[in-house]
Amino acid sequence: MAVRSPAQEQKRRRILDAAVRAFARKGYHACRVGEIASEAGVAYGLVYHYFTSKDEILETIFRETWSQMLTAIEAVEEDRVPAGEQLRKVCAIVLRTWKRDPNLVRVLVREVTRSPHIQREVEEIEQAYGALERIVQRGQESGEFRDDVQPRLAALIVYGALEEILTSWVMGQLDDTDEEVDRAERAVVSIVRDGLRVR
Amino acid sequence: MAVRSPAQEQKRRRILDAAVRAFARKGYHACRVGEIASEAGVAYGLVYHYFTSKDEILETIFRETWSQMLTAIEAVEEDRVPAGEQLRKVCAIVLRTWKRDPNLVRVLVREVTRSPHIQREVEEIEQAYGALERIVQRGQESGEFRDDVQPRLAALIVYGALEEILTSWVMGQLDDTDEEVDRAERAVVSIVRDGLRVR
Amino acid sequence: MAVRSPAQEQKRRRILDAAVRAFARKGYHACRVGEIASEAGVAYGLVYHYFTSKDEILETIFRETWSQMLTAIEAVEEDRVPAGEQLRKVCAIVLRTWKRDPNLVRVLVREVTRSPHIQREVEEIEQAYGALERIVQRGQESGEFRDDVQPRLAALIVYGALEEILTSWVMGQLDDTDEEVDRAERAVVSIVRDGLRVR
Amino acid sequence: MAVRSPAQEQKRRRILDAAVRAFARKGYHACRVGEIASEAGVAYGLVYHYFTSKDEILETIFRETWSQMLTAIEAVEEDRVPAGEQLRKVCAIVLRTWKRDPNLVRVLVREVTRSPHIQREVEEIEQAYGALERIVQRGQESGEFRDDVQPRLAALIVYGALEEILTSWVMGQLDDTDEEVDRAERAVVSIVRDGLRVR
DNA sequence: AATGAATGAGTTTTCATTCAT
DNA sequence: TATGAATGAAAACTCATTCAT
Repeated sequence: MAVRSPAQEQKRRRILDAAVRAFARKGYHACRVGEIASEAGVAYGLVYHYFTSKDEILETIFRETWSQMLTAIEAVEEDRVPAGEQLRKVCAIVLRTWKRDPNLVRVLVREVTRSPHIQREVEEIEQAYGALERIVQRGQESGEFRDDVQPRLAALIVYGALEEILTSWVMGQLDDTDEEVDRAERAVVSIVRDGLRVR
Repeated sequence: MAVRSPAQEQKRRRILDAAVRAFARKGYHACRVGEIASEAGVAYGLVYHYFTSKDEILETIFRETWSQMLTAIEAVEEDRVPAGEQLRKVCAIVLRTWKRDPNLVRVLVREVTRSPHIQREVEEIEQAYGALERIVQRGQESGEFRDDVQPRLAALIVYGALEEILTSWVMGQLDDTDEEVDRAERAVVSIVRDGLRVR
Repeated sequence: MAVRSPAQEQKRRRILDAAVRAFARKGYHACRVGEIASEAGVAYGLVYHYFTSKDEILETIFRETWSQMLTAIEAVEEDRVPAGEQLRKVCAIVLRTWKRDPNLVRVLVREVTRSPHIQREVEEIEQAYGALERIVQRGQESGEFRDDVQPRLAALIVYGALEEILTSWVMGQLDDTDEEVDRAERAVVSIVRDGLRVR
Repeated sequence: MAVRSPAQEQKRRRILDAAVRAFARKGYHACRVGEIASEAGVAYGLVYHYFTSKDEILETIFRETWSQMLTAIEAVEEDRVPAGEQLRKVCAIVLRTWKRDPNLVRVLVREVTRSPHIQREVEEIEQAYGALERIVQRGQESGEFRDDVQPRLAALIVYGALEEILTSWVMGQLDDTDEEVDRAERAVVSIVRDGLRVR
């Protein structure tokens, strides 16, 4: 399966992209395989030529997206900048993904993060937590961050905040103009970094 | 429907509680109506005597729990304590619910965001956001909180953080001993209130 | 599952009998589950209420029929008659089943050998062989039959002969009037018996 | 189709032989066209270049094998030996085929003899019956065999016996060492012959 | 109120066959 | 001749919901 002609790869992508749109529109469960096929403009059976099941499609979407995001996040760790700045960059990566491909994020947020499939993927999510955890830890070691908060909890809090904002966008409860995206990024970063309290 | 004998009410509860356990165990979609019935120790058909659909059961669980939590959160608003302290109390309410009924939280966390039903419930979730939003706003007005962050975004961030921690407990990725619950509460509150940065 | 109300049992039978007719008409593979249902005059889904799969239906037909035939054959063993006469009775039982329920035999004959399921049922076939084997063996011990032929081979030969005749009837290549059934019985018995009989 | 280069003919054979192995392994229905192709080491589509359908492959296997066996059996008729000896030779031909190509026999026994395809082939099977029938008939005419048994029934009984023994070997319920094959041949022949023979 | 058998529309998946290259 | 991607018509099975008792 590793070896695929460019034409094959292209068609596989087409199906995957169509699935993202279809899942985003109706939700994974409500979305029929036939809709993915017609959205992709291919025959019903071809979906099963490239994927073994509807489930595998969702899983693939998750895995491919996630590993992409992970690469970006782990690149931030390499940056020679203060922990606070690294933290900001991570937030930017996550929130900007929304603007780049809202459908994708919609699927990720709605279907993947809380689904039973995920039990299998936990490891991959774990890596994202790990990266942020290490950033916080280094910030603590360098004296930039207070050290009375477990890095793991800090990581959870940051990701939770980001996910909630994404969800709000997904649900249409919050504006997602460029300006608003900026504002959201600043809000998360400044709250987490500096807190709400006036100094 | 409004008039129910105590015996009826009791059986209804039994079905509802059974549903919470069953949904928690396998997820809403994977859980069959028959499993709810046998978990409750009642006949298959009886489930449909008390509820019009499987959907309605989830909705009921959601609504009843949520309104309970909402009442508790809104009570906090009445408290004549600083905004920071109100914020702490809200966190405590949410996180303590986990210890009281983990299955319930599991269902809420896992199913609510993806369910299309939820769109209808958004209003109720909205109220919870609203409460927290007002707390933040009052904190800003009283000069206790900085005012360069939109209250709505602050509310999102807090709930997101709490939800992520709950999810971690649900997924078994994070300890949930009493001590850990305390620690988590403190982490959320102190980060949100004071930020990570050393002052 | 062992406990079934008479009404249930009756409906189960109805489905089973309908399946025999439907399988006989078109063959197991070509027969659709829907045809069984409508042949039985029940809803599609009810078939699955009583049986877990189309496969299980065939298996059940096979098992139930076979155990019935087995009981009859084993009863012959109890008879205090010469081995040659016991052998005749066994042939009569097998061949008369055709007259009683041709559809049933048609299904048995056509599907049994190819079904992979049957591997599991081999045990039951084995018992039938065993009975005939013991009859031959006792015939040899009593000096009625020659003893230079393995009882197991003799049993195979008898059943093979019977099955081929049944198949011929099924395929319509051989008349199956009462008279012809008699003639076939006599042919098998006299060929096999006189061949085995010590001169 | 009649004109085929040696190279083509060879590839056709390769597919046919692969099909025999594949059908023998999993049964005709459970065997996928792709398995035949990969077993033969050719591309999927090539199977359809040489055969119009999966069905035709089975049919071809049957026809080619059968005509070979038929030729051998009909050659026996020419032999100037007693009917009893001719009968023995026919049994030997059928049973020895097993040793030569068990997979082939497995397919013939499992798929062909009882399948719906066969209706079309009945004529060819008929010829085999015919040959044995004539042998018996001549034996009766020459006074070697008793004449109170219809030759057709005798032929059915012989083939049935042989087929059952083959099936037992296929199912692994009976040893098929060379010695056992000899023994089986002798058992069939002596039971059938001595039974038929005038005393 | 309580039971669980009955219903059947809806879905995924399979796979023989075709066809463009 | 050779390849294997593309097609889409089937078919088994599921399961929420209904309903007779």
